[in-house]
Amino acid sequence: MATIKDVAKQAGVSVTTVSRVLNGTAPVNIKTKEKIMQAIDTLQYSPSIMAQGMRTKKSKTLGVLVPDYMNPFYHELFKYIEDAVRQEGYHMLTISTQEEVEDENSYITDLVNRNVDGIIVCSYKGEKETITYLLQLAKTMPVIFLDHFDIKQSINAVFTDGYNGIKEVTKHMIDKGHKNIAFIRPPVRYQVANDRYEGYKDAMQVARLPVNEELIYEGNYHIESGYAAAKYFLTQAKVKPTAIVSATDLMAIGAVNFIKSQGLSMPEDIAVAGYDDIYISKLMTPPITTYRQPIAQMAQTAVQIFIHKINHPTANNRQVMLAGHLMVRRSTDRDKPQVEKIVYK
Amino acid sequence: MATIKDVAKQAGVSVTTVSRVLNGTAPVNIKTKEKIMQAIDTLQYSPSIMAQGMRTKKSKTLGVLVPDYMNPFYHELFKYIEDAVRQEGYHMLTISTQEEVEDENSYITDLVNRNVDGIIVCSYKGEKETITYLLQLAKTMPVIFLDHFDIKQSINAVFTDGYNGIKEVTKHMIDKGHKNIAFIRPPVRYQVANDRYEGYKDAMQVARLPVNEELIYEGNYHIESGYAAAKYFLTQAKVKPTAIVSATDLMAIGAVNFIKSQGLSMPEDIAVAGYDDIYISKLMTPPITTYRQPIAQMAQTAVQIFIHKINHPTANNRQVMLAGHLMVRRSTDRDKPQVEKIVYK
DNA sequence: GTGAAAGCGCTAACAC
DNA sequence: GTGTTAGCGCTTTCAC
Repeated sequence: MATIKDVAKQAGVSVTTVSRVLNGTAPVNIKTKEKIMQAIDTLQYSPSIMAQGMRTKKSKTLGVLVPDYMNPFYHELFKYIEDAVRQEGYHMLTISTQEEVEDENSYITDLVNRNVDGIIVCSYKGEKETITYLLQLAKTMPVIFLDHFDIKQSINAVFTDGYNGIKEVTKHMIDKGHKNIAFIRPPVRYQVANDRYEGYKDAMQVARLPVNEELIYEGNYHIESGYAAAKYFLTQAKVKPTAIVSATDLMAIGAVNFIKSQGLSMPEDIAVAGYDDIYISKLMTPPITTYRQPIAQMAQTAVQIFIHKINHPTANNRQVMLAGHLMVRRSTDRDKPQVEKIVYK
Repeated sequence: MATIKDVAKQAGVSVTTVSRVLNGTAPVNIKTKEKIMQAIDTLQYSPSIMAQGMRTKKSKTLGVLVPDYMNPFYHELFKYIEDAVRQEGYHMLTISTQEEVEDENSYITDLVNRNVDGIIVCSYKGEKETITYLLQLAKTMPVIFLDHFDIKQSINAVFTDGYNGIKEVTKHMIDKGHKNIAFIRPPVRYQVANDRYEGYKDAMQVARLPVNEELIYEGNYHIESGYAAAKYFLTQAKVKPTAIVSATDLMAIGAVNFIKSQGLSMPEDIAVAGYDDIYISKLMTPPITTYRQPIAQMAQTAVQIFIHKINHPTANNRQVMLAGHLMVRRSTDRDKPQVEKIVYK
């Protein structure tokens, strides 16, 4: 790998001058500039991001922390964040905690040690230690949460309205005539996505339907737990639900899988709905009713906040709640098609 | 962020000594060591990966280049590579070319500029320029291809036997009595996965079945193209196929989607099979017959080669072809269940 | 067992 | 417009 020194030598100038044409930090004689460009080209020079970061404490990189590489929600996020970030001349650096509870912070530190210029945080849990650490970090660099956290301090956050989202989904079930509506909730000990649980309860209460503890199952965000939830509801619960609302699509898919394995049909025997609208949901049979998170828009908004904060470090933190959208499909509505119309390019 | 200097000052020693306990490069008095550990702890010190990389030209990082963040195949890969790499004390840094044909090399350069210690390359295309660049890079650091490339030079590569894989899938269709078997192939201009096409043709020839050009559709690896392929086969081709073999599961899923939208059933009206065994395939209705790539094993093998090459830079390059496995499911076999039994944790 | 000093590749004063 | 110099945080001779 050629260094800036090599380029300087080749072009017969000082490294400073090379740096100047590289960064446009000061005017350079057009002739010299050409010579330098020439040298850069023949040497196939490209500046070391590490050395640059070393000096400037910047790396033109946005770190993205997710809990899990296998969740489709994050793939879509990656794609859109990367797209947005690239347009701004930045790179994306992803890291997954693989849900290793013990030390979420060390992954964040890893990002920091790579001199990322900011961090987008997605989390299943939102543990106190992590939040504290991130809050401290936020004094140094932009930190944007992509989840709903009930935090007193000022933070940047982008999220959809999980409370009203699930409330709407639940209300949709109620409108369909369901009374025994089960809910697959996120882990109790994590505060993330708790608002979805609240949305479920409130929708029930508004309709004067009892919230039956037996019809609440604690999932863990994975397909398997949705499967287990449905199994529990259909084989163990004393009151059999006629509808299942899941806090996430992935768990809803697990539930759908179990229900199909029992030879039951949706929505006739039991209705199922999720939250997220990951792209698999509409490919399933039946296609799954869900509450669409506008992932592209979320990603773009988060990146905008990041960029703005980079350029205006003293800018106020922003919480942006984006509107989601109920997507009614066959899993709850027999009038919808067995195969979802998909807009193909 | 505390630096090594801060730690040294706090512990009343030189930075050299701190570095020594950090890296265990030389014996340090147990008492001094304790003081230093103490300081590291209170200052929450953690070395800058950039500065380290600067000096050592290493970063304890393995770069992974993929063409597309939305393909489930790569998510599984990410997960397993990350797992394997972490065990060795390394990090994974992913980058996606988002299929921007123009300049695949710049993404690789980006990885290099971050001082990655090696690169795992997945590609849809395998353009000549990219290969040339990577071959050159391979002189400097471990480069491992996770695709089958028909390259004369010595390279590291891990892949499944696409030729025999698709041959087996096609033969499976033939055994089921199909004669007009269509094939969704990868883009002609990309040399990657061409072996799968060869496998299809040879399987047909072995069975003395004609390879009908009209039943070959050129896909682009995306769901949409599988949908388009099926649409073409069923509405435009003069000879209607009774079976479709797809070079990838994702395209097979697109085909399944179109077929279902026509109210046709699989495998009765038409049989469909793919290649990869991404986790969605078995969740589909019907579950899709496919040829399983042992992704976890591929990831582990690639990481092993990487680590070995790091420790023995002069080690020979290795090509590892892993055995895949035909997974017969309902989309080709009416005796299989409508819902695939999935092993839940 | 420990420290001083050089230097990795780069940028940013500061001179000229 | 251009070059000299210092220094980012770290590791690594080379002394002691």
